Amino acid sequence: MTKLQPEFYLRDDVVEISIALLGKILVTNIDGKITAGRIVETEAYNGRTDKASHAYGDLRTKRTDVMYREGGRAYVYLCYGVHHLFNVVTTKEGKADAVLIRAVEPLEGEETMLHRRKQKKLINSVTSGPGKLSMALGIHYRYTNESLLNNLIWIEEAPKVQKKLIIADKRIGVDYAEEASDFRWRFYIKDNPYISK
DNA sequence: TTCCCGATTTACT
DNA sequence: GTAAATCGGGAAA
Repeated sequence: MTKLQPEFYLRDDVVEISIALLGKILVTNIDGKITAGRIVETEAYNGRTDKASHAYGDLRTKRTDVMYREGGRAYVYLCYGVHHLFNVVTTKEGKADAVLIRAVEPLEGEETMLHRRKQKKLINSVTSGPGKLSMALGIHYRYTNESLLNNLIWIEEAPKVQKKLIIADKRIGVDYAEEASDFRWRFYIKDNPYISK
C-alpha cells in the first residue's frame, strides 16, 4: 500500500483535503498491533479564521502550536477529560488548518479494536465517532505532533469516493461557534453504517 | 492558583 | 430524554 505523501497534505484548501480523505485508510502500529480503518467521516477546521477552531483568532498555545506547523502530522487532544480526538494537520506552515477524523470502517486488527473498546462483537459502535475510533486504534494525545510520514500513525492511498456518495452537512458539537456552526464542513460517505450519530 | 468548560460517550431514568 | 464521567487547557485573578 502507498502512504500518502506531503503533497497530499500541503494543498492549500482544508475543505478539499477533508473531502479527499474520505475513503483513505488510516493505519496505526501501536503497542505492536496494526489496526486500520477506512475513513468515512471528516470535518474541516479552517485555522485562525474559524470560530469553531482551537486556533481561532490566532490563538497559539502549547496545545495548538502543532496546528500551525506544516501539514502532514497529527493533532490529538483530550476532550471532556475522557476522549482523545485525532486530527490531521494540513496546508502550509502558519495556517493552522486541521481535519477531524470522525469515523472509520474497520479493515484490519478488528480483534485488537474490540479489546481496546472492551466490546465483544464487531458492530458499528466500535469506531463510529471521533473518541471511539481513537480508542479502537490506540491513538493517545501523547502522539500529538507525530508525523504521518512515520510508522506509528499514517494514511494510505485508496480510490477516490464518487462525488455523488459524499454528503456535506453542518459540523457536530460546535453550536458555540456562532455563524461558523452553520458551515457545511462535515463530510461523510452516504449510507455508511459507521457514521457517527 | 482558581475557575470554567469542552470538536464526546455511555449509562441511566 | 438527561446526566455523569473526568481532566487538561486557557483565561482571569
